[in-house]
Amino acid sequence: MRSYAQYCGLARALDVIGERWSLLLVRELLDGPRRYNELLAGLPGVATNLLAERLRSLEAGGVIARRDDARYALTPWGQGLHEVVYALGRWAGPLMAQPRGGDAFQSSWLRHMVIARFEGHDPLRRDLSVELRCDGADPMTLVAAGGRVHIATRAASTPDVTLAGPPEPVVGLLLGRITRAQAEARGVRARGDVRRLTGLRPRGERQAATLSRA
Amino acid sequence: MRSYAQYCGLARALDVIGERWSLLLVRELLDGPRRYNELLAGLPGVATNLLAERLRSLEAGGVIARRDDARYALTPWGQGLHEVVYALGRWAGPLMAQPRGGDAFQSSWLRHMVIARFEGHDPLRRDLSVELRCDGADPMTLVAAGGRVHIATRAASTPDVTLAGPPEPVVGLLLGRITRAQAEARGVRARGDVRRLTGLRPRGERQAATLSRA
DNA sequence: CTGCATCCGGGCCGATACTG
DNA sequence: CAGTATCGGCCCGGATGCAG
Repeated sequence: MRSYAQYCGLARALDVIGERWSLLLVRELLDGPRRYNELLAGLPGVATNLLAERLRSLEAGGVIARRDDARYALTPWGQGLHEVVYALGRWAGPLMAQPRGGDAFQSSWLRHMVIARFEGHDPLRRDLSVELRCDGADPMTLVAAGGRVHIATRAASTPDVTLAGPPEPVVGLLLGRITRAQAEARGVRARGDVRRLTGLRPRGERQAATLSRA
Repeated sequence: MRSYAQYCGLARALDVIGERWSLLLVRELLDGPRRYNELLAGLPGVATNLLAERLRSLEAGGVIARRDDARYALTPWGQGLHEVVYALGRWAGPLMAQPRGGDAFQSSWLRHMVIARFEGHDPLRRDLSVELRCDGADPMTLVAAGGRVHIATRAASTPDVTLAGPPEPVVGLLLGRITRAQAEARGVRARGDVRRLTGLRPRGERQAATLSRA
C-alpha cells in the first residue's frame, strides 16, 4: 500500500495493517496459528491472491511469521493488535443488533464479540450462566463468576438463561441493545430470567440507549 | 466501500471506518470541530475529492456530523473511536524511532503520540517535566505529577529535561526505544538527566527492547 | 477564499482459472 | 494443499475547474 507519509503513530500503524482484509486476517490469527486454507475458510469473500499478498505484506511488516509447519502465526508485536481488534469490536456494539441479510457468520466471531464486550474484572458483575444457540454456530456458554466472564464452546447443563435464534437479535439482547420483546419478534427463543443479563454489565452501562448510533 | 459481509464486530466496524483516510480524518476531529480546509491542511496527501467523499461516508455512517457553522464534528459514537486511534498509536510505538525521510509532521500529532503513550494514572510514575522541541513543531512541555501526565503546548520555564532535534530520535528517546547516545548521533540535543525519563513509564516497561518489532 | 465536482491515468481489488 | 496468473472494474491520487 501507498504510505501516508506522516510521522504519526496512527498513520504508521495504518501503513502496516490498514489495507483491506489485513485486520480480519489478524483476527483469525488471534485464535492461534493457521494454515493458508484455514485462513481462506475464516475469511469468506477474500480472493486467494489477495490473501497471499496480505500474508506477504504482514510478514514483511513484522506482524506475522511463517512457521516451520507451514502455518502462519502472529509475532509478539502482532499479538499486540489484540487491543486494537477488541477496541474496534466494542466500538461496533451499536451496529451488532442491526439485521443485514447475507452476512457470513462463524462461531469464533461470536466468541470474540462476547470476549470483547465482557473481558476484564468487574466486582459488581453478578454470577450468571447464559447458553447461546445462534443459528449457524455451535452452542456456546457464557459463565460469569467472581466478577469475570468465561466462555465455553459447548452447551450448558443448567443455564440460568438460554438464547436461541438468529445471531443479530441474540447478540442484540445479550448486549442489552434491544428488548426481549423485540428479540422474540425477530425469532429469538428466550428461556429464563432475561433481565438478569443486565447484571453482566457495569452499573453505568445498563441502558440500551447508551452510545447509540442515533 | 464494499462491505465485508461478515457478522463480526471488527468487520462491521471496518465497513464504516476501514476506508483509506477515514481514521486519519477521525484523528483530526478528535481535537475538536474542523472546517473542510482545516481538515485538508491536517491531512497532507489527501485529494480534495477524496476528503469530500470520506466526509459524506462518515456522516452517512453516523460517525461525524456537519454542524450549523459549516464545521464537521464527531458524534458521541464517533468520539468512541478515541480508544481505537490511541490503541493503534500505542501499537505503533516500535515504529516511531525509525527514520523515514519525507514524512510530514505536525504539533498535534506529537501531542497525540505523547498522550497515547502516557495517558492514565500510574502511582509509580515519578514527577518530571520534559520540554520537547521537535523540528517543525511548536515547543511542548510534558509534565508528570501525582502519577498523571499532562501536556502543555508551550515551552517550560525550568524543565528537568529538554529534548530538541528531529522528531524520530526525540520521540524515540522519550519512549525509551533508543539510547541517549543513539539519539544524539541522530541530531538530538539533550539537556538534563535523561535517565529520569524511565520514571515516566511503569516498572515493567522500562526496557527499550520491550515489544520490539524484531 | 472556501468547498467542493469533474476528469483521467494508474494501481488495487475481486473473481476465476490454473499449477506444482 | 498452497498458492500463481490473468483480467475487468473500481477506487485512489493529482490536476483542474467552478460556484457561492
